[in-house]
Amino acid sequence: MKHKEDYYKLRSEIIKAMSHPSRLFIIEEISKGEKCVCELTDMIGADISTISKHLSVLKKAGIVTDRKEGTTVFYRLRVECIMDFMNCIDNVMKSNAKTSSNAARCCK
Amino acid sequence: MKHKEDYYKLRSEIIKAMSHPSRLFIIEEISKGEKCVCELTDMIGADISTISKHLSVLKKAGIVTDRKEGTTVFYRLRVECIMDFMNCIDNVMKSNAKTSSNAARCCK
DNA sequence: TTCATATTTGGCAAAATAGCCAAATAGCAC
DNA sequence: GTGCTATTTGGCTATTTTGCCAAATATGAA
Repeated sequence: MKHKEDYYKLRSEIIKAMSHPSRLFIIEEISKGEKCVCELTDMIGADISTISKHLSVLKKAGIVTDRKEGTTVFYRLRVECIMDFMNCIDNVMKSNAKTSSNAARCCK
Repeated sequence: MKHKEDYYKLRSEIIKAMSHPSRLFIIEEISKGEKCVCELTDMIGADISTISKHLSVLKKAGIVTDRKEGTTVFYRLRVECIMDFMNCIDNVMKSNAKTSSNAARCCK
């Protein structure tokens, strides 16, 4: 590691921001078009403060950005490649499904 | 969410497995060619049990797979697209660097 | 100004994660 | 069998993350 330590730290912070079911849902939803906090809250069904905090995690990581219209805040993706990213994750999942041993261990 | 809940949970488990600096380092290293636990341990400089646990997290998620040769265990990537994935993360980082406000908030 | 709505922030308790040490396991040589 | 090396597992504490509630903030309408 050594000199590259910070680099891996930064990378991992961005990835960590995506590693939550609700935040993945948010990423997928806003990839289709910007959504406000209340819309996402309705869809996910958690407390609005929880959703707001998830959004701030994504924003801090640079994954989403926001836009205010009156009292409503709309969020949208900031970097497009994020969705290709998800295709790769799905490849891992498909691969896990094929390998029953991994599927059993990982996808319980 | 509702019916797709499990899907996001599975995805997030795979992504979470990658969201650690040492595990990212491991992924990058073994993408160049398989490495044994002891080699990775030397490179990272943590306890060998810590590295072993990181590897088991990656294995459980289906990101890496292993091969035993005598007492030595070699790990390698299981799905190739993982490295393209990292290019996207780097795009987010570049984007963060450009936007000073985000850079300040995210990359302290 | 007050009121109402949308969102964020602070604080807390519960749950999950990380990393170390020690002990267990596996494989090979003798 | 014993001894040696490589790796994994168990257990423990410290740290981080999560999600709720309550309070604060922001904006617009009356």
